[in-house]
Amino acid sequence: MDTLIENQRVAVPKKLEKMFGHLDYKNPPELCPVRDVMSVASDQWSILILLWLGYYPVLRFNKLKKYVYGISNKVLSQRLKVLEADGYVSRKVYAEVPIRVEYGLTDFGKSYVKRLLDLTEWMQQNSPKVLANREKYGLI
Amino acid sequence: MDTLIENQRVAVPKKLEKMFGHLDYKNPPELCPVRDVMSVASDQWSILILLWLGYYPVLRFNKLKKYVYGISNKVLSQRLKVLEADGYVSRKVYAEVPIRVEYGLTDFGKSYVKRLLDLTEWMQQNSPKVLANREKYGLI
DNA sequence: CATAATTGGTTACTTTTTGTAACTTACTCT
DNA sequence: AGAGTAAGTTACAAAAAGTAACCAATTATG
Repeated sequence: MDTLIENQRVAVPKKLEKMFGHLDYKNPPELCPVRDVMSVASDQWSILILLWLGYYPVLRFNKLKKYVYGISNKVLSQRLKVLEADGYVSRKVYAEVPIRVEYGLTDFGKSYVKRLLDLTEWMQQNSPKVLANREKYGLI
Repeated sequence: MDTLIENQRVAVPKKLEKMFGHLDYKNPPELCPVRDVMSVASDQWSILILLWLGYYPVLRFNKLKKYVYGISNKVLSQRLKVLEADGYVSRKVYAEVPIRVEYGLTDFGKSYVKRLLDLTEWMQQNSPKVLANREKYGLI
């Protein structure tokens, strides 16, 4: 695939081809499904929610809120809806009193969380380097 | 490690132990370096910038802006500064006229981009499922 | 018996972050 | 002379996120 950039034809790598197929600047970014999916799946709060649901089979709203330290009701509620709509998270309501709502991962969600754990493992190992870099940079 | 949640001791998995060591709600989230690192490294625009720099050895500001479709000068500039401070990106200025500034990945940045490519590969393969889920959800 | 607490959120309002578009400086090309 | 280029910056508008109060129903506490 070639893409028109600044009136020059530029080769796009196979791996990125589908990912950034909208590269031609006549196409709007909405045409790139990966960016669309990514905007939900690699959101800061979404990642934390998914990781915790990956460890505990089910979690209720208020418990999840305590694990995902610092999240507000509003954002937690909103992210859970979107994660459910995208197929990562399941939501079960029990008609008890007071009401009980259990959140968990779907199989699809579990397969994604595997990848997330790889990523966070890297971050865990490398965060000292980043913090050291940041400090060095600040001194210059 | 145990962590105090709702006055109950809850076991925290080894893998998440360091990652969410601030879980005790008396500690502020700033004490978790992984969340700190993640807030830069898994930011939407940062990911796109890093992926493109992963493919092209060097890119200049305006070219990068065309690849990272939809990004504004302001955000591109800001993200590049942060990515540089955290050690992912190198910035070289050539005192030509007009000025030339080349951005590239550091070795550290390259090691991270490998992980990012795994993640985006998953998204590339699974985005149809997500979009299908989303549509189904909308109909219910 | 009244008050407080619990559940899973929602709502109105404020603050922070983004997006938009114009502008900069110093030179080159037409 | 006027437009174009480079790599950004800046002021202002729009969108997203944080804050805190509130909901209804019921149970536990004093």
